Parts: sequence; C-alpha cells; structure tokens
Amino acid sequence: MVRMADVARAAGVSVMTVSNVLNERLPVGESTRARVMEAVEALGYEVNLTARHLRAGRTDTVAFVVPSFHDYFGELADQVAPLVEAEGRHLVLERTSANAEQEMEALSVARLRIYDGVLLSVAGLDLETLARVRTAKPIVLLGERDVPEHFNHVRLANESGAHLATAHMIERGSRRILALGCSPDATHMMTDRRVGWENACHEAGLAADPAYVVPVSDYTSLGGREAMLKVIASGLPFDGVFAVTDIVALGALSALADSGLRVPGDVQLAGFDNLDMSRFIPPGITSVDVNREGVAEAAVGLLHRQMSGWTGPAEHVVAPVRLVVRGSTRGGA
Amino acid sequence: MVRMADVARAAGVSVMTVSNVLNERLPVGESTRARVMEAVEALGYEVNLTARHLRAGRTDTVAFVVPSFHDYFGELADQVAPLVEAEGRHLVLERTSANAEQEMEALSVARLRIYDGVLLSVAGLDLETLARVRTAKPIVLLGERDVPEHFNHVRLANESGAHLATAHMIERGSRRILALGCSPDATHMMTDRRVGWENACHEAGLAADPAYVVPVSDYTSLGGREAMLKVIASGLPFDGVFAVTDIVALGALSALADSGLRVPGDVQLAGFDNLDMSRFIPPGITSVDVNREGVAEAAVGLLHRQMSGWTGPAEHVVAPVRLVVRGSTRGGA
DNA sequence: CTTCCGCGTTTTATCGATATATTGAGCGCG
DNA sequence: CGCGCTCAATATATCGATAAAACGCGGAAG
Repeated sequence: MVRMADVARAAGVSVMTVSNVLNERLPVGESTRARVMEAVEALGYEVNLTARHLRAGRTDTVAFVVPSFHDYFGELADQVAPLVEAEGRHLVLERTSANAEQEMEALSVARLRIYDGVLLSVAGLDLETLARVRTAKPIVLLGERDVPEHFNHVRLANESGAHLATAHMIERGSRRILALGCSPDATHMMTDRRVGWENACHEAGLAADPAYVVPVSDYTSLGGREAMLKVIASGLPFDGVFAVTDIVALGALSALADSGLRVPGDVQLAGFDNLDMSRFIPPGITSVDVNREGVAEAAVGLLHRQMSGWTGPAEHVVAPVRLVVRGSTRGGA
Repeated sequence: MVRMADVARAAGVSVMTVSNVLNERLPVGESTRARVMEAVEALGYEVNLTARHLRAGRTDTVAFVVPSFHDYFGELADQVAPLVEAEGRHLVLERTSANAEQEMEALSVARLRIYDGVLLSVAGLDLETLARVRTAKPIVLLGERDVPEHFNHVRLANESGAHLATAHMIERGSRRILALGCSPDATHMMTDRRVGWENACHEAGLAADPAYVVPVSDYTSLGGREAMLKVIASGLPFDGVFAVTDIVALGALSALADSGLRVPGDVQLAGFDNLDMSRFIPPGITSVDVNREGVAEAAVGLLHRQMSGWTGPAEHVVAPVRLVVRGSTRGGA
C-alpha cells in the first residue's frame, strides 16, 4: 500500500505538506502543491481513512441500523441517504439480527462507536436492552416502541393513523372490521394501532370485539395471507380489514382474491405505511401515509443537532400521518 | 473515553495483558484474567475498533454497494447478510448515487478500502469508470452489464429468463407480446432480456417487431405504468407483456387494470426478479425467479475465496433462472 | 550446581494519518 | 545593516490498539 510518506518522499517534501495539500488546511506554495499532486497521481495514492479516523476522531459516517433491509426500511433509508449526504457525511446501513436476543450483541456498542452518529430502528429491541446502551454517541431512535426518556426518538402517529383508516371504512359502510396483525397484548409494538382501531369502532357505536383482533405469525405478506385465510375459513363475518402494514395488507388481499371476495365490494381493505407498491396494486391499496420524507427529516435533523454538540433534553417526535384513499375502499379512485 | 490503558492501570497490568485477555491470543493467568475482566466491567470498557483496524489491517466488514436500498437490492441484501455473518464478518450496505457520474466519486476507492471485501452492484456504472478501479481489494461485481475481465462477476441468465417468460406466454396463446422496459439500444443493460424475447418470438414464427420494444423512463412502477398507458392509448394491438422487472410489471398491471383490460384474459403479463410481493399481488405475477439465494451464495463465495488469498483467474458466474407461473399468465394457479 | 526451557507478562515498535509547535526563508522598513 | 514580521515547510507527539520480541522466574535436565 502506498502511504502518505511515499508520496512525500517522491515529491521531496514532508508528510505534513502532503497532508496540507490534500486537505487544504494550511496554505502550500504553488510549485510545491503541483509537485505533490503529481506524485499523488503517479503513485495512485488514496488516503487511508482508518488512520484518519483514529487520529481525527471522526468518521464522517452515519449508520442507520435496521431490522431488515426490506420494504419499509429500504424505502425509508432511501429518504435518509440524501439528507445525510447533504451534510457531507456518508450513510451506511447495518442490519440487526432478526431476533432481539443477539441484537445488541451482534451489533455491539463498540461497533456503533465507529460512527459519528447512529439512527437506530428499535423494532425487535426491548427496553431493557436499550437501557443498557450508555454512550455519548449521538443516537436517534426510530420505531413504535416506548424508549427510555433520554433518547431522541421519532415515532409515527400510530393511533391516529389506525383511527383514520378504520373510521374511513366505517364511513364507507363497513360494520365489522378486522384488525389484522394487531395483538390483544398491551405491551405489543402494534398496540397503538389496535387502540386507534378500537376508538374508531367505539366512536361509531360499533363493538370492538376482541375476536376481530387477529394476530399474524410474522409481519410478512405470507403471515397476513395465512391469518386472513384462517379467518375466512372460520366463518367469522366481516366486511372490512385494517392491516397493520401494507405488507400484511397485501397478504390479505391475496387471500381475499383467492376466496372470491371482492375488494372493495365485499370487503374494504386498508393498510399502513403507504409503500410505493400500494399505489399500483390493483385496485390500489388505501393506506396510512407515514410521510417517510418527514420522518427522515425529523430523524436526521435531531441527529445532526446532537452531532453539532447540542446537549439539551431529548426530543420525542410524533410524525403526523394522513390517509391516502385508493380503490381498496369505497370512494377511492 | 476509557482506553485499554485505563483498564490496564486499574487492573495493575500492562495493556498487552488486557489485550490478550480480551482477544484470547496468548494465555493469561487465571487470577490476572479475573482482575482484568473486573476492571473492564467496572470501567465499562469497549474496544476502539478504529484503532484495531488500523493496527490489524482488517475490519472484518464487507460492504455491499447498491444503487438503491429498494426492492430487489433490499431483498438480495437480506440474503447476503447471513452468509457474510456466517464467516464472522459484518455486512454494511452503501448506496451509490443514482447517477453514474458521481458514482465512484461519491463512493471513492479510498472508502472501499476500509472494507475487507466489497460486493459492488454495477447498475449505473459504465465500463470505463469501472476499469479505473484498480485495487488489490477483493471485489465481486453483481449486475447485468459487461465488466472488465479481471473482476469476479455474478450475473443472471437474462436471455434465458426472458426467453422462458416469452415462450410461456406464446405457448398459452399470446401472439403480440410487448417487451416493456427493454430498449432497442444494443449496449443497454437490458439488452440480453430483449434478445431473449426476440428469440422466443422468432422460434415461434412470430415477428419481433421493434414497435413492440417499449422503453420506460425509469425502472419504477410509475415508469412502467406510464409507458403501458401510452401503448394502450396508441392503439397498438397486443395480448401479452413481458416486463423487464417485477417493479415495471406492477406498473403495467396497474395501467391494464385502469384501462379495463383483464389479466390474463385479454393480456398475459410476466415479469422478472420474482420479488416477494409478486406472489401475492392478485392474480399473482408470473415471473422469472432469479434465485436470489443462489446469487448471494455465488457472490459471497467468490468474495470469500478472494479474501482467503486466492489469486487464480477471475470467475464469471451466470446464475440460472427459472420461470414461476402464476395467475397473470394462462394456466397459472 | 549450572544450563536450558516454558510460561506469563512486559517492552518496544508500528499501523497511517493529523494537530501543534517550531524552524527557516524572504521581505519591508527605519 | 539589522530588526521584526509573515508565510511556507518541517519535526514531534499523538490517536488506541496489536505483533513480535524480550524478559524474569521456577523447575527439569545434565
């Protein structure tokens, strides 16, 4: 590997001069600069970032730690990237193992320290694990779980979103709406969405029957599909489905289609996240838009503030949502 | 920050002993080890990975460089991650700018050097840019463009896949099949898929009319939808659509549905990539399955070989594909 | 009783850059 | 002619760890 010292020797100057030329820190004479640049070209020198990081204490890199590279997180990451780059830093994605146990083990605190800042998606992390993360490193948490007070945190208006979607379907005639992917469990990640569904039902004078809260084995389309098929087979009457995510909604749509149920004629369907695909899947999936751009801006903004040395109290942002009505509910385009 | 030296002082030993305890390199006496561990706990010491990287020359990290975190690459990355982790390394994703110009500028060679190995997706990179990348770093390229001989490369059986999909639709009755997202341009990334479409047409005694090669503005569902709408508006008669990717196929499906054309009754539709969602989008999108797991294994395998010091000639793997028949073509489930 | 050996531990050198202090050359001005 | 001033360039110390060699000590071999 060609080092800065090699360039210095070739150009007949000291290493500091090479450093100064490359980083434009201290002024360097024109002729000297030219000789240095020439040597750099000739030897094909590239700075060793690891060494720079050690000495400078900065990496100019931000990590976005996600549970999986799929779907929602992939789309969110694409929003985050340009914002981070706009401040002259790089963004890298790291994946935590799917299971909570290994999570902070595989992705140790030591590892997080190599970044100037970290956006940490907390799906799958429990409070206790999180509380153990004590570091001065700027961190912003994203996700729908409760988190320790002292962390900056960006979450969605889950309850409000679920309420919007459910109320919309009720207004358009549904009377028995499933909460697909929700769980009766109070500490569950999707609790707020279930509560929004419940409230919307109650406000309309409908029962929020626990039998209509249908958990899924996992938050995939397959999980949604299988849960949906089970409900259909059970004979439980329903005329609307609020799915906790668009991915789950897609599984439900698939099951409904296979069972000869028409959307939105027989059953209205609404999801959450408003993924890119939801707009295009016939008849268009009505979905709660989480304003990924806004979430990304809030998170990166908080992170940037911390990285700039802000030491005020942590902030807990709830990103507003809105309902995008499409063909899977009546009155949609 | 608490350093190894602080731990050493607290435990009354030298830094090397601390290092030896933590890395289990040289044997350390039981009582000494206990004292060291105690000090580590008490001070909450975490190793500084940057310093270790500089000294050790390894980062135990592999980068997967993708054009975007979306869709295909997100799903592929999720396949790659466990394979990399199985060898005791970390995987991080880096995104190149969408445009080819900045690509290797934003993501400099210097940056790639901080990784022990790099999987580089070449969508959007041109040969010339690529040829400038001269480094001893283990690199494996992924993607459908031609690349310099000396790089290891994993690509898909594009022609064969397009052929399979097209021939299948012909067999099931289509006579006028659009090649959506293909380009007449010979150097184009999607050339092989167009050729597969052409060959399948010719073999069936059908014309591969250039008018049926319909480019898209970009490889998104919106791009696919708009191109599809334009074709429908033009009145060009067709009864089948081969879309270059599932994302584009989804856009086409959306346009067809909005135009009252039934799939597969009026128009058969097939895509490429077999994304997770394609299985669930009613009526199920027939797609060329690219065996992401196999691609991931091949790529990581080649990379691993290079990282282990292999210096034989570069390998160019063509990953086999197969057709998954679903409801968007006749005879599908 | 000396010499050698093995084990645990410390010493020293190094990875490749950058921050800070210092040296040195050139120049204006009295 | 010499004093001080500026600007360019160098020397030195440092970031925090690890590799490799040196070292001290007790027991076995000669």
